Amino acid sequence: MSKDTAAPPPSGSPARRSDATRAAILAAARERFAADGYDRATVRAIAQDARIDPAMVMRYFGSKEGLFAAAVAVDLRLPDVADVPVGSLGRVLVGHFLDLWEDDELRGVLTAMLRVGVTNPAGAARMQEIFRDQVLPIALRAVPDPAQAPARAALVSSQLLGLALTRLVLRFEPAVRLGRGEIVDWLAPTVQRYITATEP
Amino acid sequence: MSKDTAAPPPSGSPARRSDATRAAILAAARERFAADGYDRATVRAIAQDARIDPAMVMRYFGSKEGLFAAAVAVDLRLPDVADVPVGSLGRVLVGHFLDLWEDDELRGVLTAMLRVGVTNPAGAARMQEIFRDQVLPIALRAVPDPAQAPARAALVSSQLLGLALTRLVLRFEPAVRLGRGEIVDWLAPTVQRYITATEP
DNA sequence: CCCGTTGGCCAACGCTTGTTGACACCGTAG
DNA sequence: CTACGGTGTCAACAAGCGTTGGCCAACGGG
Repeated sequence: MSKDTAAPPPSGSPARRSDATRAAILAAARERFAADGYDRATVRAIAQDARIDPAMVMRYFGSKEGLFAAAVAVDLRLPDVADVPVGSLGRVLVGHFLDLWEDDELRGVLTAMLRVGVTNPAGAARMQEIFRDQVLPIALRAVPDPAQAPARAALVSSQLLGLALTRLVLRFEPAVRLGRGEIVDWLAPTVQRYITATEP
Repeated sequence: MSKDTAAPPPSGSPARRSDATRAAILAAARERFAADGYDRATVRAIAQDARIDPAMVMRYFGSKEGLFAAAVAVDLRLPDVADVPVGSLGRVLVGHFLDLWEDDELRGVLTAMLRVGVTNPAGAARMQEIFRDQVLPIALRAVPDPAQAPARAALVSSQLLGLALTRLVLRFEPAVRLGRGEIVDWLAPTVQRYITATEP
């Protein structure tokens, strides 16, 4: 039906009154998807959180899938590693990953993708996209042998996503307790090794 | 059919004719839960896979939640680490974890718990149980300072579950490609360090 | 042979879901 | 004042869900 979902008003268009509603729906959707996963986050509940009618969700985003796509369409803003000393890559990457989930919105997106990516094909596809388009390129610049970049990037992702999983989603208590400094101290050497070690 | 997982009839009770049906339902349930997660794995679909009526599921397991509980009630059979040389703990633990998902049934249970634990409270609770009752005790025996055992066990879990996540659930291609030997070579030093390093 | 027990099917219930189309409000332009 | 496009509500839909209770078919000990 309406294909206007993914088109943000370009510069110059007046701030429509409905932009606030759109934003409210998106915020509510991210929270619900992050808390409940795709299936249990109902359109009705999201609409209630945003204090509007469920029909508005369909008007603005076409369908529940469209809403999810819009809710997780954010740039991770991964840092450029070109000017990072090779020896500091571990600390920098782990630190940046932790920064991600200190931003309320990005943590919501990350948690939502973790929760949804695990049960919903579209969610899993979106995570593969992010891995391919945003994580792999970084590895390609940092890793000694480019042919090894995919494997090394996958290993790094497994550790970082594993931490997000145990901490944000499964809420293993000792994982939740860990402070930022401890996490960096423990994980940075691991990530560093996955990226730069000449052999396992 | 496969081995009856949950509660083998104790000595003396005759092999009932319905035990086969029970087992078929459990096997189908594990497959569906592993493939689709809790909500999308419908009782009707499971019943169809097992070639019985949905009502049978309720007769045997009381409810969908009861079915799930029965489907994931298995012992991980983690090895006793008392007689493992401290220096080999990394390789042994990673190797055993990989063994887990080479057994068809256990891989099903693991994948099901990952998929369900992420959206379903009961699933998350079950994973916390396993962590507390089966993983933590191992750490307590292997770690230098017992006070650090929970944190170290959580770190180990984050790496192992992260690998399972990227490989079995999200199916990041480079992660899927990794061979068993490569995984052990890369992950064992990480796990070893999380357990025995005196400081990060 | 009879009849209670066991294993199984069927049709239906009450409920929630995503989605839709008709209708009401509002502010501005003509 | 009227007309109208942008906002928003309401009631209803069909589909799918977990769950229930009644009925049927085979079996096996008396």
